[in-house]
Amino acid sequence: MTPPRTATARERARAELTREIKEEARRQLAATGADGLSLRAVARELGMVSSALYRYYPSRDDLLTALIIDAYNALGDAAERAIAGPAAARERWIAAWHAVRGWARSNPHEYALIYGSPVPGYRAPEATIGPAARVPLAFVGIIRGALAAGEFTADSEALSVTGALADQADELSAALARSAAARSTGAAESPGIAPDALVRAVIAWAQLFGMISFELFGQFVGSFEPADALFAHAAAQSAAFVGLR
Amino acid sequence: MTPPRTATARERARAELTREIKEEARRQLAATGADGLSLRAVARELGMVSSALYRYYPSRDDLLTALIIDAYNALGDAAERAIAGPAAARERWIAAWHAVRGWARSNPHEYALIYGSPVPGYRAPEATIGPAARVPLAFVGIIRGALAAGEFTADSEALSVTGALADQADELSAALARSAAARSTGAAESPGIAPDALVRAVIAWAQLFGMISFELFGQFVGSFEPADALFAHAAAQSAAFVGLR
DNA sequence: TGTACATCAGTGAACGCGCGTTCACTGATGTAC
DNA sequence: TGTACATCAGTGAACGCGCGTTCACTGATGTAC
Repeated sequence: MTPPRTATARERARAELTREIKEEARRQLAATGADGLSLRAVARELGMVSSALYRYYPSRDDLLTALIIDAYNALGDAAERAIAGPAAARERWIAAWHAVRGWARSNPHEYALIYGSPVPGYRAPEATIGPAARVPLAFVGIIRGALAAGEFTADSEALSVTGALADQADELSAALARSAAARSTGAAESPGIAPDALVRAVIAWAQLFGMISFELFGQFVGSFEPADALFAHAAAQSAAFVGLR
Repeated sequence: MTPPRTATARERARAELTREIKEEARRQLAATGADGLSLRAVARELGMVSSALYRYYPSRDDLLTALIIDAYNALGDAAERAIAGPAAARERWIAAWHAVRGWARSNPHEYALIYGSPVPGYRAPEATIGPAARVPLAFVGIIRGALAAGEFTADSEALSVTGALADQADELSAALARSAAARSTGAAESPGIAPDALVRAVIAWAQLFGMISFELFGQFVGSFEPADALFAHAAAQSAAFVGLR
Protein backbone atom coordinates (compact mmCIF):
# COMPACT_ATOMS: atom_id res chain seq x y z
CA MET A 1 0.00 0.00 0.00
CA THR A 2 2.30 2.73 -1.14
CA PRO A 3 0.72 6.18 -0.90
CA PRO A 4 -0.31 7.75 -4.20
CA ARG A 5 2.58 9.57 -5.84
CA THR A 6 2.83 11.57 -9.00
CA ALA A 7 4.31 9.44 -11.73
CA THR A 8 8.01 9.82 -12.32
CA ALA A 9 9.34 10.67 -15.74
CA ARG A 10 10.53 7.11 -15.99
CA GLU A 11 7.07 5.78 -15.27
CA ARG A 12 5.45 8.06 -17.78
CA ALA A 13 7.97 7.10 -20.44
CA ARG A 14 7.36 3.44 -19.70
CA ALA A 15 3.59 3.75 -19.99
CA GLU A 16 3.98 5.69 -23.20
CA LEU A 17 6.33 3.19 -24.80
CA THR A 18 4.18 0.26 -23.71
CA ARG A 19 1.34 1.90 -25.56
CA GLU A 20 3.46 2.54 -28.64
CA ILE A 21 4.66 -1.05 -28.71
CA LYS A 22 1.12 -2.36 -28.67
CA GLU A 23 0.09 0.16 -31.28
CA GLU A 24 2.86 -0.86 -33.61
CA ALA A 25 2.17 -4.54 -32.93
CA ARG A 26 -1.47 -3.98 -33.82
CA ARG A 27 -0.41 -2.33 -37.06
CA GLN A 28 1.66 -5.37 -37.92
CA LEU A 29 -1.17 -7.66 -36.93
CA ALA A 30 -3.40 -5.83 -39.37
CA ALA A 31 -0.82 -6.13 -42.10
CA THR A 32 0.36 -9.70 -41.67
CA GLY A 33 -1.80 -11.52 -39.17
CA ALA A 34 -0.83 -13.10 -35.89
CA ASP A 35 1.98 -15.25 -37.24
CA GLY A 36 3.54 -12.33 -38.98
CA LEU A 37 3.85 -10.49 -35.72
CA SER A 38 7.52 -10.33 -34.81
CA LEU A 39 9.23 -8.63 -31.90
CA ARG A 40 12.15 -7.70 -34.08
CA ALA A 41 9.93 -5.97 -36.63
CA VAL A 42 8.08 -4.06 -33.92
CA ALA A 43 11.37 -2.92 -32.41
CA ARG A 44 12.75 -1.98 -35.81
CA GLU A 45 9.72 0.16 -36.57
CA LEU A 46 10.01 1.86 -33.21
CA GLY A 47 13.67 2.65 -33.85
CA MET A 48 14.96 0.53 -31.06
CA VAL A 49 16.93 -2.63 -30.76
CA SER A 50 14.96 -5.85 -30.49
CA SER A 51 16.31 -6.80 -27.10
CA ALA A 52 14.97 -3.56 -25.65
CA LEU A 53 11.41 -4.89 -25.97
CA TYR A 54 12.19 -7.43 -23.30
CA ARG A 55 12.04 -4.59 -20.77
CA TYR A 56 8.34 -4.35 -21.64
CA TYR A 57 7.23 -7.85 -22.49
CA PRO A 58 9.09 -10.89 -21.29
CA SER A 59 8.31 -12.77 -24.49
CA ARG A 60 6.46 -12.66 -27.76
CA ASP A 61 3.59 -14.61 -26.27
CA ASP A 62 3.11 -11.99 -23.57
CA LEU A 63 2.80 -9.31 -26.19
CA LEU A 64 0.27 -11.48 -28.02
CA THR A 65 -1.68 -11.91 -24.80
CA ALA A 66 -1.79 -8.16 -24.29
CA LEU A 67 -3.14 -7.73 -27.82
CA ILE A 68 -5.74 -10.42 -27.28
CA ILE A 69 -6.97 -8.84 -24.08
CA ASP A 70 -7.11 -5.44 -25.75
CA ALA A 71 -9.07 -6.91 -28.64
CA TYR A 72 -11.62 -8.56 -26.36
CA ASN A 73 -12.00 -5.31 -24.49
CA ALA A 74 -12.35 -3.21 -27.61
CA LEU A 75 -15.06 -5.54 -28.85
CA GLY A 76 -16.69 -5.58 -25.43
CA ASP A 77 -16.68 -1.79 -25.41
CA ALA A 78 -18.29 -1.68 -28.82
CA ALA A 79 -21.03 -4.08 -27.79
CA GLU A 80 -21.73 -2.36 -24.49
CA ARG A 81 -21.79 1.05 -26.09
CA ALA A 82 -24.27 -0.18 -28.68
CA ILE A 83 -26.72 -1.56 -26.18
CA ALA A 84 -26.55 1.52 -24.00
CA GLY A 85 -28.50 3.40 -26.64
CA PRO A 86 -31.89 1.88 -27.41
CA ALA A 87 -34.42 1.18 -24.71
CA ALA A 88 -36.26 -1.74 -26.28
CA ALA A 89 -34.64 -5.12 -25.87
CA ARG A 90 -35.14 -6.13 -29.47
CA GLU A 91 -33.43 -2.98 -30.72
CA ARG A 92 -30.62 -3.43 -28.23
CA TRP A 93 -30.09 -6.99 -29.41
CA ILE A 94 -29.92 -5.99 -33.04
CA ALA A 95 -27.69 -3.03 -32.25
CA ALA A 96 -25.30 -5.37 -30.46
CA TRP A 97 -25.16 -7.64 -33.48
CA HIS A 98 -24.32 -4.77 -35.76
CA ALA A 99 -21.78 -3.37 -33.35
CA VAL A 100 -19.94 -6.66 -33.11
CA ARG A 101 -19.94 -7.04 -36.86
CA GLY A 102 -18.84 -3.47 -37.37
CA TRP A 103 -15.90 -3.87 -35.05
CA ALA A 104 -14.94 -7.14 -36.70
CA ARG A 105 -15.01 -5.60 -40.15
CA SER A 106 -12.92 -2.65 -39.03
CA ASN A 107 -10.43 -4.87 -37.25
CA PRO A 108 -10.41 -8.13 -39.16
CA HIS A 109 -7.04 -9.32 -37.95
CA GLU A 110 -7.81 -8.58 -34.35
CA TYR A 111 -11.07 -10.41 -34.86
CA ALA A 112 -9.20 -13.36 -36.31
CA LEU A 113 -6.86 -13.23 -33.35
CA ILE A 114 -9.64 -13.82 -30.86
CA TYR A 115 -12.25 -15.72 -32.89
CA GLY A 116 -10.21 -17.38 -35.60
CA SER A 117 -8.12 -20.50 -35.42
CA PRO A 118 -5.98 -20.57 -32.30
CA VAL A 119 -2.38 -19.50 -32.79
CA PRO A 120 -0.41 -22.76 -32.80
CA GLY A 121 1.69 -23.19 -29.70
CA TYR A 122 0.00 -20.36 -27.90
CA ARG A 123 -2.06 -21.08 -24.81
CA ALA A 124 -4.36 -18.30 -23.67
CA PRO A 125 -3.81 -17.43 -20.01
CA GLU A 126 -6.56 -16.92 -17.46
CA ALA A 127 -6.41 -13.17 -17.80
CA THR A 128 -8.23 -13.39 -21.12
CA ILE A 129 -11.31 -15.03 -19.64
CA GLY A 130 -12.88 -11.94 -18.13
CA PRO A 131 -12.55 -9.72 -21.22
CA ALA A 132 -13.71 -12.59 -23.43
CA ALA A 133 -16.90 -12.90 -21.43
CA ARG A 134 -18.02 -9.33 -21.99
CA VAL A 135 -19.84 -9.92 -25.27
CA PRO A 136 -21.81 -12.96 -24.14
CA LEU A 137 -22.59 -11.16 -20.89
CA ALA A 138 -23.87 -8.20 -22.84
CA PHE A 139 -26.31 -10.48 -24.63
CA VAL A 140 -27.41 -12.09 -21.41
CA GLY A 141 -27.89 -8.61 -19.99
CA ILE A 142 -30.27 -7.74 -22.78
CA ILE A 143 -32.33 -10.81 -22.10
CA ARG A 144 -32.39 -10.10 -18.38
CA GLY A 145 -33.54 -6.59 -19.11
CA ALA A 146 -36.23 -7.86 -21.42
CA LEU A 147 -37.43 -10.25 -18.75
CA ALA A 148 -37.73 -7.41 -16.26
CA ALA A 149 -39.47 -5.15 -18.74
CA GLY A 150 -41.84 -7.81 -19.98
CA GLU A 151 -40.43 -7.70 -23.50
CA PHE A 152 -39.62 -11.33 -23.41
CA THR A 153 -41.88 -14.01 -24.79
CA ALA A 154 -40.89 -16.33 -21.99
CA ASP A 155 -43.59 -18.94 -22.28
CA SER A 156 -42.36 -21.83 -24.29
CA GLU A 157 -45.34 -21.91 -26.59
CA ALA A 158 -44.74 -18.46 -28.02
CA LEU A 159 -41.06 -19.28 -28.21
CA SER A 160 -41.55 -22.29 -30.37
CA VAL A 161 -40.09 -22.01 -33.80
CA THR A 162 -43.30 -23.06 -35.37
CA GLY A 163 -46.28 -24.42 -33.58
CA ALA A 164 -45.98 -27.77 -35.23
CA LEU A 165 -42.27 -28.13 -34.68
CA ALA A 166 -42.13 -26.96 -31.12
CA ASP A 167 -42.23 -30.31 -29.44
CA GLN A 168 -39.38 -31.90 -31.29
CA ALA A 169 -37.03 -28.98 -31.42
CA ASP A 170 -37.57 -27.18 -28.21
CA GLU A 171 -37.26 -29.50 -25.30
CA LEU A 172 -33.82 -29.65 -23.79
CA SER A 173 -32.09 -32.94 -23.26
CA ALA A 174 -31.24 -33.78 -19.68
CA ALA A 175 -27.55 -33.05 -20.19
CA LEU A 176 -28.23 -29.73 -21.81
CA ALA A 177 -30.72 -28.69 -19.16
CA ARG A 178 -28.07 -29.43 -16.57
CA SER A 179 -25.44 -27.30 -18.31
CA ALA A 180 -27.86 -24.45 -18.72
CA ALA A 181 -29.15 -24.67 -15.18
CA ALA A 182 -25.61 -24.49 -13.85
CA ARG A 183 -25.19 -21.28 -15.79
CA SER A 184 -28.54 -19.76 -15.04
CA THR A 185 -29.34 -20.54 -11.44
CA GLY A 186 -25.91 -20.95 -9.96
CA ALA A 187 -23.90 -18.29 -11.69
CA ALA A 188 -24.15 -14.62 -10.92
CA GLU A 189 -23.99 -13.69 -14.61
CA SER A 190 -27.40 -14.84 -15.61
CA PRO A 191 -29.71 -15.30 -12.62
CA GLY A 192 -33.29 -16.17 -13.23
CA ILE A 193 -33.02 -16.86 -16.92
CA ALA A 194 -34.79 -20.05 -17.84
CA PRO A 195 -32.49 -22.80 -19.13
CA ASP A 196 -34.07 -22.98 -22.54
CA ALA A 197 -33.86 -19.22 -23.00
CA LEU A 198 -30.22 -19.31 -22.03
CA VAL A 199 -29.57 -22.11 -24.49
CA ARG A 200 -31.18 -20.07 -27.22
CA ALA A 201 -28.99 -17.13 -26.34
CA VAL A 202 -25.87 -19.29 -26.55
CA ILE A 203 -26.92 -20.67 -29.90
CA ALA A 204 -27.60 -17.17 -31.17
CA TRP A 205 -24.25 -16.03 -29.87
CA ALA A 206 -22.47 -18.76 -31.84
CA GLN A 207 -24.61 -17.89 -34.82
CA LEU A 208 -23.49 -14.29 -34.76
CA PHE A 209 -19.87 -15.29 -34.93
CA GLY A 210 -20.59 -17.83 -37.61
CA MET A 211 -22.05 -15.10 -39.79
CA ILE A 212 -19.12 -12.78 -39.17
CA SER A 213 -16.50 -15.43 -39.72
CA PHE A 214 -18.11 -16.52 -42.96
CA GLU A 215 -18.17 -12.93 -44.14
CA LEU A 216 -14.63 -12.06 -43.12
CA PHE A 217 -13.05 -15.36 -44.05
CA GLY A 218 -14.54 -15.37 -47.49
CA GLN A 219 -17.27 -18.02 -47.51
CA PHE A 220 -19.85 -15.63 -48.91
CA VAL A 221 -17.64 -14.52 -51.79
CA GLY A 222 -19.58 -14.72 -55.01
CA SER A 223 -22.95 -15.34 -53.45
CA PHE A 224 -24.15 -13.15 -50.62
CA GLU A 225 -21.48 -10.52 -50.78
CA PRO A 226 -21.81 -7.77 -49.65
CA ALA A 227 -23.39 -9.37 -46.66
CA ASP A 228 -25.10 -6.30 -45.17
CA ALA A 229 -28.61 -7.29 -46.09
CA LEU A 230 -28.08 -10.91 -45.16
CA PHE A 231 -26.61 -9.90 -41.85
CA ALA A 232 -29.38 -7.48 -41.01
CA HIS A 233 -31.88 -10.21 -41.75
CA ALA A 234 -30.04 -12.73 -39.60
CA ALA A 235 -29.91 -10.22 -36.75
CA ALA A 236 -33.65 -9.75 -36.86
CA GLN A 237 -34.24 -13.49 -37.05
CA SER A 238 -32.00 -14.12 -34.10
CA ALA A 239 -33.80 -11.53 -32.00
CA ALA A 240 -36.99 -13.39 -32.72
CA PHE A 241 -35.28 -16.70 -32.05
CA VAL A 242 -34.23 -15.75 -28.55
CA GLY A 243 -37.72 -14.47 -27.88
CA LEU A 244 -37.40 -10.70 -27.98
CA ARG A 245 -40.36 -8.76 -29.25
CA MET B 1 -5.95 -37.51 -76.49
CA THR B 2 -3.36 -40.16 -75.80
CA PRO B 3 -4.80 -43.65 -75.81
CA PRO B 4 -5.12 -45.29 -72.41
CA ARG B 5 -1.89 -46.95 -71.37
CA THR B 6 -0.94 -48.93 -68.34
CA ALA B 7 0.95 -46.70 -65.95
CA THR B 8 4.69 -46.92 -66.05
CA ALA B 9 6.67 -47.67 -62.92
CA ARG B 10 7.69 -44.05 -62.86
CA GLU B 11 4.10 -42.91 -62.93
CA ARG B 12 3.10 -45.28 -60.19
CA ALA B 13 6.00 -44.16 -58.04
CA ARG B 14 5.08 -40.55 -58.63
CA ALA B 15 1.45 -41.06 -57.66
CA GLU B 16 2.52 -42.98 -54.59
CA LEU B 17 4.97 -40.33 -53.43
CA THR B 18 2.50 -37.54 -54.09
CA ARG B 19 0.13 -39.34 -51.76
CA GLU B 20 2.81 -39.84 -49.13
CA ILE B 21 3.80 -36.20 -49.25
CA LYS B 22 0.25 -35.09 -48.64
CA GLU B 23 -0.16 -37.65 -45.90
CA GLU B 24 2.93 -36.47 -44.10
CA ALA B 25 1.93 -32.84 -44.63
CA ARG B 26 -1.45 -33.60 -43.10
CA ARG B 27 0.27 -35.18 -40.12
CA GLN B 28 2.29 -32.02 -39.62
CA LEU B 29 -0.79 -29.91 -40.06
CA ALA B 30 -2.45 -31.86 -37.28
CA ALA B 31 0.58 -31.37 -35.07
CA THR B 32 1.44 -27.76 -35.68
CA GLY B 33 -1.24 -26.07 -37.73
CA ALA B 34 -0.99 -24.47 -41.12
CA ASP B 35 1.88 -22.12 -40.32
CA GLY B 36 3.91 -24.94 -38.89
CA LEU B 37 3.73 -26.78 -42.18
CA SER B 38 7.18 -26.74 -43.72
CA LEU B 39 8.43 -28.35 -46.89
CA ARG B 40 11.75 -29.11 -45.26
CA ALA B 41 10.13 -30.93 -42.38
CA VAL B 42 7.95 -32.95 -44.73
CA ALA B 43 10.96 -33.92 -46.80
CA ARG B 44 12.98 -34.77 -43.72
CA GLU B 45 10.26 -37.07 -42.43
CA LEU B 46 10.04 -38.78 -45.80
CA GLY B 47 13.80 -39.33 -45.83
CA MET B 48 14.44 -37.16 -48.81
CA VAL B 49 16.15 -33.91 -49.45
CA SER B 50 13.98 -30.79 -49.34
CA SER B 51 14.64 -29.79 -52.92
CA ALA B 52 13.22 -33.10 -54.11
CA LEU B 53 9.73 -31.97 -53.15
CA TYR B 54 9.86 -29.39 -55.89
CA ARG B 55 9.44 -32.24 -58.36
CA TYR B 56 5.97 -32.71 -56.87
CA TYR B 57 4.81 -29.29 -55.78
CA PRO B 58 6.25 -26.14 -57.29
CA SER B 59 5.95 -24.29 -53.98
CA ARG B 60 4.73 -24.51 -50.44
CA ASP B 61 1.53 -22.74 -51.37
CA ASP B 62 0.72 -25.39 -53.96
CA LEU B 63 1.04 -28.08 -51.35
CA LEU B 64 -1.23 -26.06 -49.08
CA THR B 65 -3.75 -25.75 -51.88
CA ALA B 66 -3.73 -29.50 -52.38
CA LEU B 67 -4.40 -30.00 -48.68
CA ILE B 68 -7.21 -27.47 -48.72
CA ILE B 69 -8.91 -29.14 -51.64
CA ASP B 70 -8.54 -32.53 -50.00
CA ALA B 71 -10.03 -31.18 -46.79
CA TYR B 72 -13.03 -29.69 -48.55
CA ASN B 73 -13.56 -32.96 -50.36
CA ALA B 74 -13.20 -35.06 -47.22
CA LEU B 75 -15.78 -32.89 -45.50
CA GLY B 76 -18.00 -32.96 -48.56
CA ASP B 77 -17.78 -36.75 -48.62
CA ALA B 78 -18.73 -36.95 -44.97
CA ALA B 79 -21.74 -34.70 -45.46
CA GLU B 80 -22.93 -36.47 -48.59
CA ARG B 81 -22.51 -39.87 -47.01
CA ALA B 82 -24.54 -38.77 -44.02
CA ILE B 83 -27.48 -37.55 -46.03
CA ALA B 84 -27.53 -40.61 -48.21
CA GLY B 85 -28.86 -42.61 -45.29
CA PRO B 86 -32.13 -41.26 -43.92
CA ALA B 87 -35.15 -40.72 -46.10
CA ALA B 88 -36.83 -37.92 -44.19
CA ALA B 89 -35.51 -34.44 -44.86
CA ARG B 90 -35.42 -33.45 -41.23
CA GLU B 91 -33.33 -36.49 -40.33
CA ARG B 92 -31.05 -35.90 -43.27
CA TRP B 93 -30.50 -32.30 -42.19
CA ILE B 94 -29.63 -33.28 -38.66
CA ALA B 95 -27.42 -36.12 -39.86
CA ALA B 96 -25.54 -33.66 -42.05
CA TRP B 97 -24.98 -31.36 -39.09
CA HIS B 98 -23.57 -34.16 -37.01
CA ALA B 99 -21.43 -35.43 -39.87
CA VAL B 100 -19.85 -32.03 -40.41
CA ARG B 101 -19.21 -31.62 -36.73
CA GLY B 102 -17.82 -35.13 -36.45
CA TRP B 103 -15.39 -34.58 -39.26
CA ALA B 104 -14.32 -31.25 -37.79
CA ARG B 105 -13.67 -32.77 -34.39
CA SER B 106 -11.67 -35.59 -35.90
CA ASN B 107 -9.68 -33.23 -38.09
CA PRO B 108 -9.49 -29.97 -36.19
CA HIS B 109 -6.48 -28.60 -38.00
CA GLU B 110 -7.86 -29.40 -41.40
CA TYR B 111 -11.07 -27.77 -40.29
CA ALA B 112 -9.13 -24.71 -39.19
CA LEU B 113 -7.36 -24.70 -42.52
CA ILE B 114 -10.59 -24.30 -44.44
CA TYR B 115 -12.89 -22.55 -41.98
CA GLY B 116 -10.48 -20.74 -39.69
CA SER B 117 -8.66 -17.51 -40.22
CA PRO B 118 -7.13 -17.34 -43.68
CA VAL B 119 -3.45 -18.20 -43.85
CA PRO B 120 -1.70 -14.83 -44.17
CA GLY B 121 -0.23 -14.26 -47.59
CA TYR B 122 -2.06 -17.20 -49.07
CA ARG B 123 -4.69 -16.61 -51.71
CA ALA B 124 -7.00 -19.52 -52.46
CA PRO B 125 -7.06 -20.37 -56.16
CA GLU B 126 -10.19 -21.06 -58.17
CA ALA B 127 -9.74 -24.78 -57.89
CA THR B 128 -10.95 -24.67 -54.30
CA ILE B 129 -14.34 -23.24 -55.18
CA GLY B 130 -15.96 -26.43 -56.39
CA PRO B 131 -14.95 -28.60 -53.44
CA ALA B 132 -15.85 -25.79 -51.03
CA ALA B 133 -19.37 -25.69 -52.40
CA ARG B 134 -20.17 -29.31 -51.68
CA VAL B 135 -21.38 -28.82 -48.13
CA PRO B 136 -23.71 -25.91 -48.86
CA LEU B 137 -24.96 -27.76 -51.92
CA ALA B 138 -25.69 -30.78 -49.79
CA PHE B 139 -27.89 -28.64 -47.57
CA VAL B 140 -29.65 -27.11 -50.53
CA GLY B 141 -30.18 -30.61 -51.85
CA ILE B 142 -31.96 -31.61 -48.68
CA ILE B 143 -34.28 -28.66 -48.97
CA ARG B 144 -34.95 -29.37 -52.59
CA GLY B 145 -35.77 -32.94 -51.70
CA ALA B 146 -38.06 -31.81 -48.93
CA LEU B 147 -39.85 -29.52 -51.33
CA ALA B 148 -40.44 -32.35 -53.73
CA ALA B 149 -41.58 -34.70 -50.99
CA GLY B 150 -43.82 -32.16 -49.32
CA GLU B 151 -41.80 -32.21 -46.13
CA PHE B 152 -41.22 -28.52 -46.33
CA THR B 153 -43.36 -25.98 -44.53
CA ALA B 154 -43.09 -23.60 -47.40
CA ASP B 155 -45.82 -21.15 -46.57
CA SER B 156 -44.39 -18.19 -44.80
CA GLU B 157 -46.86 -18.29 -41.96
CA ALA B 158 -45.83 -21.69 -40.72
CA LEU B 159 -42.22 -20.69 -41.25
CA SER B 160 -42.44 -17.68 -39.03
CA VAL B 161 -40.39 -17.92 -35.91
CA THR B 162 -43.29 -16.98 -33.76
CA GLY B 163 -46.65 -15.80 -34.95
CA ALA B 164 -46.25 -12.43 -33.37
CA LEU B 165 -42.75 -11.84 -34.63
CA ALA B 166 -43.24 -13.02 -38.14
CA ASP B 167 -43.84 -9.69 -39.78
CA GLN B 168 -40.78 -7.95 -38.50
CA ALA B 169 -38.30 -10.76 -38.82
CA ASP B 170 -39.33 -12.58 -41.88
CA GLU B 171 -39.67 -10.28 -44.80
CA LEU B 172 -36.56 -9.94 -46.91
CA SER B 173 -35.15 -6.56 -47.75
CA ALA B 174 -35.03 -5.69 -51.43
CA ALA B 175 -31.27 -6.19 -51.60
CA LEU B 176 -31.43 -9.55 -49.91
CA ALA B 177 -34.30 -10.74 -52.04
CA ARG B 178 -32.23 -9.85 -55.09
CA SER B 179 -29.20 -11.81 -53.87
CA ALA B 180 -31.33 -14.80 -53.04
CA ALA B 181 -33.26 -14.67 -56.28
CA ALA B 182 -30.01 -14.64 -58.24
CA ARG B 183 -29.05 -17.81 -56.43
CA SER B 184 -32.39 -19.53 -56.58
CA THR B 185 -33.89 -18.80 -59.98
CA GLY B 186 -30.80 -18.18 -62.03
CA ALA B 187 -28.36 -20.68 -60.69
CA ALA B 188 -28.51 -24.35 -61.43
CA GLU B 189 -27.62 -25.27 -57.86
CA SER B 190 -30.87 -24.36 -56.24
CA PRO B 191 -33.70 -24.07 -58.76
CA GLY B 192 -37.14 -23.39 -57.49
CA ILE B 193 -36.26 -22.69 -53.90
CA ALA B 194 -38.02 -19.61 -52.64
CA PRO B 195 -35.68 -16.73 -51.78
CA ASP B 196 -36.63 -16.64 -48.13
CA ALA B 197 -36.12 -20.36 -47.75
CA LEU B 198 -32.71 -20.06 -49.36
CA VAL B 199 -31.79 -17.22 -47.05
CA ARG B 200 -32.76 -19.35 -44.07
CA ALA B 201 -30.59 -22.15 -45.36
CA VAL B 202 -27.64 -19.81 -45.72
CA ILE B 203 -28.11 -18.49 -42.22
CA ALA B 204 -28.36 -22.00 -40.86
CA TRP B 205 -25.24 -22.95 -42.76
CA ALA B 206 -23.29 -20.12 -41.13
CA GLN B 207 -24.78 -21.09 -37.81
CA LEU B 208 -23.50 -24.63 -38.09
CA PHE B 209 -19.96 -23.41 -38.58
CA GLY B 210 -20.35 -20.89 -35.80
CA MET B 211 -21.20 -23.69 -33.41
CA ILE B 212 -18.32 -25.84 -34.56
CA SER B 213 -15.79 -23.04 -34.49
CA PHE B 214 -16.85 -22.04 -31.00
CA GLU B 215 -16.49 -25.59 -29.85
CA LEU B 216 -13.15 -26.27 -31.50
CA PHE B 217 -11.62 -22.90 -30.87
CA GLY B 218 -12.46 -22.95 -27.22
CA GLN B 219 -15.27 -20.45 -26.68
CA PHE B 220 -17.41 -22.98 -24.85
CA VAL B 221 -14.65 -23.94 -22.43
CA GLY B 222 -15.97 -23.83 -18.91
CA SER B 223 -19.60 -23.41 -19.83
CA PHE B 224 -21.15 -25.71 -22.41
CA GLU B 225 -18.34 -28.16 -22.75
CA PRO B 226 -18.72 -30.96 -23.81
CA ALA B 227 -20.93 -29.47 -26.45
CA ASP B 228 -22.69 -32.63 -27.61
CA ALA B 229 -26.04 -31.85 -26.07
CA LEU B 230 -25.90 -28.21 -27.06
CA PHE B 231 -24.99 -29.14 -30.59
CA ALA B 232 -27.73 -31.73 -30.91
CA HIS B 233 -30.21 -29.15 -29.73
CA ALA B 234 -28.95 -26.54 -32.16
CA ALA B 235 -29.18 -29.05 -34.99
CA ALA B 236 -32.82 -29.74 -34.22
CA GLN B 237 -33.57 -26.04 -33.89
CA SER B 238 -31.94 -25.30 -37.20
CA ALA B 239 -33.95 -28.00 -38.96
CA ALA B 240 -37.07 -26.30 -37.65
CA PHE B 241 -35.70 -22.92 -38.59
CA VAL B 242 -35.23 -23.82 -42.23
CA GLY B 243 -38.72 -25.30 -42.28
CA LEU B 244 -38.16 -29.05 -42.25
CA ARG B 245 -40.72 -31.15 -40.50
C1' DT C 1 15.68 -57.41 -79.00
C1' DG C 2 19.28 -53.86 -78.67
C1' DT C 3 21.12 -49.44 -78.76
C1' DA C 4 21.13 -44.10 -78.44
C1' DC C 5 18.97 -40.54 -76.70
C1' DA C 6 15.60 -37.95 -73.87
C1' DT C 7 13.17 -37.48 -69.77
C1' DC C 8 12.72 -37.32 -65.13
C1' DA C 9 13.67 -38.13 -59.81
C1' DG C 10 16.47 -37.22 -56.36
C1' DT C 11 21.10 -35.22 -54.38
C1' DG C 12 23.92 -31.93 -51.99
C1' DA C 13 25.49 -27.57 -51.45
C1' DA C 14 24.48 -23.00 -51.22
C1' DC C 15 21.98 -18.25 -50.95
C1' DG C 16 19.77 -15.07 -48.23
C1' DC C 17 16.58 -14.37 -44.98
C1' DG C 18 14.30 -13.54 -40.41
C1' DC C 19 13.31 -15.05 -36.08
C1' DG C 20 13.25 -15.25 -30.40
C1' DT C 21 16.09 -14.83 -26.77
C1' DT C 22 20.42 -14.04 -23.80
C1' DC C 23 24.06 -11.34 -21.98
C1' DA C 24 27.47 -8.09 -20.50
C1' DC C 25 27.60 -3.28 -21.00
C1' DT C 26 26.76 2.03 -20.64
C1' DG C 27 24.45 5.83 -19.26
C1' DA C 28 20.48 8.06 -17.53
C1' DT C 29 16.92 8.52 -13.87
C1' DG C 30 15.39 7.99 -9.13
C1' DT C 31 16.10 7.49 -3.95
C1' DA C 32 18.05 7.72 0.77
C1' DC C 33 20.61 10.14 3.73
C1' DT D 1 20.59 21.06 -1.61
C1' DG D 2 24.24 17.69 -2.56
C1' DT D 3 26.29 13.38 -2.80
C1' DA D 4 26.53 8.05 -3.12
C1' DC D 5 24.30 4.34 -4.47
C1' DA D 6 20.61 1.54 -6.60
C1' DT D 7 17.52 0.92 -10.23
C1' DC D 8 16.23 0.73 -14.70
C1' DA D 9 16.14 1.53 -20.10
C1' DG D 10 18.31 0.75 -23.99
C1' DT D 11 22.62 -1.01 -26.78
C1' DG D 12 25.13 -4.16 -29.65
C1' DA D 13 26.84 -8.45 -30.46
C1' DA D 14 26.03 -13.06 -30.55
C1' DC D 15 23.81 -17.95 -30.39
C1' DG D 16 21.34 -21.26 -32.68
C1' DC D 17 17.64 -22.12 -35.33
C1' DG D 18 14.65 -23.12 -39.42
C1' DC D 19 12.84 -21.69 -43.50
C1' DG D 20 11.76 -21.50 -49.07
C1' DT D 21 13.95 -21.79 -53.14
C1' DT D 22 17.69 -22.34 -56.82
C1' DC D 23 21.10 -24.83 -59.29
C1' DA D 24 24.36 -27.92 -61.39
C1' DC D 25 24.85 -32.68 -60.95
C1' DT D 26 24.26 -38.04 -61.19
C1' DG D 27 21.93 -41.98 -62.16
C1' DA D 28 17.82 -44.44 -63.15
C1' DT D 29 13.71 -45.10 -66.11
C1' DG D 30 11.29 -44.67 -70.47
C1' DT D 31 10.99 -44.16 -75.70
C1' DA D 32 12.05 -44.30 -80.70
C1' DC D 33 14.11 -46.59 -84.13
